[in-house]
Amino acid sequence: MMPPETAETLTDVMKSIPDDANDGEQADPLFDGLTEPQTTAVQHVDGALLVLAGPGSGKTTVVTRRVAHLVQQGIPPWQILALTFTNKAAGEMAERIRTLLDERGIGGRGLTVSTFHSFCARLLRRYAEQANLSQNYTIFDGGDQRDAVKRALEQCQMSTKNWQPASVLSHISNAKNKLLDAAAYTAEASDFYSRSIAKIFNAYENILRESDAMDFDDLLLRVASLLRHNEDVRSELQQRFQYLLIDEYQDTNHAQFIIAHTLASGHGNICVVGDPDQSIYGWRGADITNILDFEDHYPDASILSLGQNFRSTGHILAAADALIRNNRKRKLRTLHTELGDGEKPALLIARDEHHEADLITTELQKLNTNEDIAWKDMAVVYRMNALSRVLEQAFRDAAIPYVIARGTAFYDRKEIKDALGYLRLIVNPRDELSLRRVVNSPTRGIGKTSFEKLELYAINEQVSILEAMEHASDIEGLSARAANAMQRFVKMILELRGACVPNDAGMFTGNVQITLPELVGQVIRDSGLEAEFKKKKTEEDEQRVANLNELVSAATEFCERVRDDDDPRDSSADPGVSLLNELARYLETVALVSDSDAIDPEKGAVTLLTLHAAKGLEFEAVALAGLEEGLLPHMRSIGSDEELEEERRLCFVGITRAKRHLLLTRAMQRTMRGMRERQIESQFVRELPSESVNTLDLSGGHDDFGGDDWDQPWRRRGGGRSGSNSLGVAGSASTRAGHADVSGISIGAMVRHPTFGIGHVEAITRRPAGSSARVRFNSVGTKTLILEYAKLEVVE
DNA sequence: CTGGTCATTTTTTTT
DNA sequence: AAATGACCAG
Repeated sequence: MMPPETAETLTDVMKSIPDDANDGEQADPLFDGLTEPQTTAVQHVDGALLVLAGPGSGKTTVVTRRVAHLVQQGIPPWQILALTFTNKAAGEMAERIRTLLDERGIGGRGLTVSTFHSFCARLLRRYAEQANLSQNYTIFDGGDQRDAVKRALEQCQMSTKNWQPASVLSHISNAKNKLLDAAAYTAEASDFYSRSIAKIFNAYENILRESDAMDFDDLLLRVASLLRHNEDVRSELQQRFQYLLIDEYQDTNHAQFIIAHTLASGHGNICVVGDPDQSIYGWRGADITNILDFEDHYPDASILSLGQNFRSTGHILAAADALIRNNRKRKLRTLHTELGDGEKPALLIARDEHHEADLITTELQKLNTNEDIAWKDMAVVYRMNALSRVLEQAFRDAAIPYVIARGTAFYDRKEIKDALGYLRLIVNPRDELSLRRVVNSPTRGIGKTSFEKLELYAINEQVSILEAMEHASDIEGLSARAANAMQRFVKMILELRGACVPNDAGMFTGNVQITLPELVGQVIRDSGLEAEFKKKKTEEDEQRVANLNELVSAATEFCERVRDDDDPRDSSADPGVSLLNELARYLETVALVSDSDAIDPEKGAVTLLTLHAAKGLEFEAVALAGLEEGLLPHMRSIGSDEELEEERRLCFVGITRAKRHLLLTRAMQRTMRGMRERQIESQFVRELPSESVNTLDLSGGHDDFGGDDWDQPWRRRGGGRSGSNSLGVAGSASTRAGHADVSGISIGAMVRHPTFGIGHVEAITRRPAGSSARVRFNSVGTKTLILEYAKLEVVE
């Protein structure tokens, strides 16, 4: 990497501001109302820049103005690449930059603002040949990945009992994020556990290759390796993207790090923005050292810290600050606000989750009536989606408008998945997962046994399953009925594909080139999906038909949007190829939608969302529900300091979403997956400064477990202290029966954990509130586990 | 082959 | 509570 000509250290920048500042620029509204470090960031043009942007520090303003400034300086927009993590963030950033440029009468055409994943997906289509890929590959979403792992396990003759798909998948994902492919992982695998994972990994990769499919991680991995191995592509992209901007840099993983730094390696013009205190994606491979070590990667980098918070009032910020100070692995930093003390956050203690939801709706109702705060300026945040159900009910009962941020919800519906399955199969006839999904849905007489015969034939004859279906009448032992159904099925798929791609004579099915929404409509009709749901008259089925129609509308919308902001560089000449391309691109955007994409500030409704989805957003009033041990921090993180600190950051993110009103809630007991459990106050609550939080115990002081006395001799009855740390602390759900098996675990014992596998017990701490054990696992190292939660099995 | 019932299992966050 | 999987009668 070449040090930029105008190398600036932090002190140089600081010194240079007064006299170096261009007078004309200072007059530009682009610099209006900015603090000194903000101005410096906006002015920065060449070289590396790290912006440490605390919550509410005006990060988006700085970033968008900086890009506008670059263009104003005469840098062609198409040389600028801005990468974000969600479509929502990308869309917002693009929109705000466009507005700034429009105001100045500058064109912004060709500017790339995209998520990492969709940027990579596009590159892989454009450079499919160089990447040794087909152009019409399928992107496997989370569900597809799970199915693929299950099939891989089947092929390896391993049981999903001992090898949980989710756990296997996270190992594979972690490997890919470190740029290890199946071969590299296998080479590194030495112990039994990782060798087993390697075996599944290889089978999984085979399935993906045969299906012409890629998972989310592949998108990054393949681009990283394309950049590494193909010099032409690398230099072409380095040439094109002269200025890089990466948002939420604390959440980048190693693959993303490599992609960004390869692109920047020629010119070194890389600006990264982030906040280590808001790093909440460690579990999916985000590497916080990327941001912490940025100075090491770019010794000449300028570093700016945006510490002033323009969002929250004093007590809210004080609570957030006090909380995050408990993280030990952290650069000390102080947050300050000039918005005054404001209102103190309130902590309400509820009896159970229903009571908690009622308290929240009541409080929000008050804010709406008394303070005139609009519904859309309020949010309820929580650790797990499972908590949204009860809240939703309470909002319905209270007649308060609400929206749940679940961008994927629509595409998770059965009928939509089916319709998309057909579409995927049209684009990519090798997509076996989709084929399996739709081949008998709606039912057309191709059941399990017939399909197995078909598969066998396909393997023996070395043809794809779809090809085998064409020859169904040749398959021995297949009923004529099934063979017939198969041939009809394959004919339908080929005809639909023929509507997208001209045949040898240059003709389309039906002789006319149709549009994407027309194709979607045809799929819904030809597949029999529509008829399937139209014949029954239940409300549910009517809804399904409506959803299918909605899918046609979504396709229409997609086409309109693409036409608007299409980069002329990407357009393909052949109109026949382009419907297929368009479909492929549509399926790509569908695969990459995220929950936060669904957040629509225009809707006059309270937003319900997870803490993860809340990052980057702000609301006048925020309720943070479920401040209980096991929930926040989540059960699975207790026992690992690193994960516990990430949970604390998550709580920090939640608190700092609030501008003026913050409501914290917890319940004394909560029903989860059908079991009522007594809940303990979150340790994070104790870390909040009492002078900044008003605690109010509304649980009624009693702690009854449904009138049932149980056998809890330690429990004090009646007259419990109000406020925090009351009865709940002693009354953990721990010593209940059912966890009795703990006795067999002793130091030195060999145990099996559902996720971590086999390990040896190194130490045991026995406590009435819950005993814990330190276990050294063969695969993942040492973990401290709470015995009552960890389903440890003694292995003889 | 289909469509029902019954039993078992599940414990997070997401591109 | 809900979702998956196994099993069985038509």
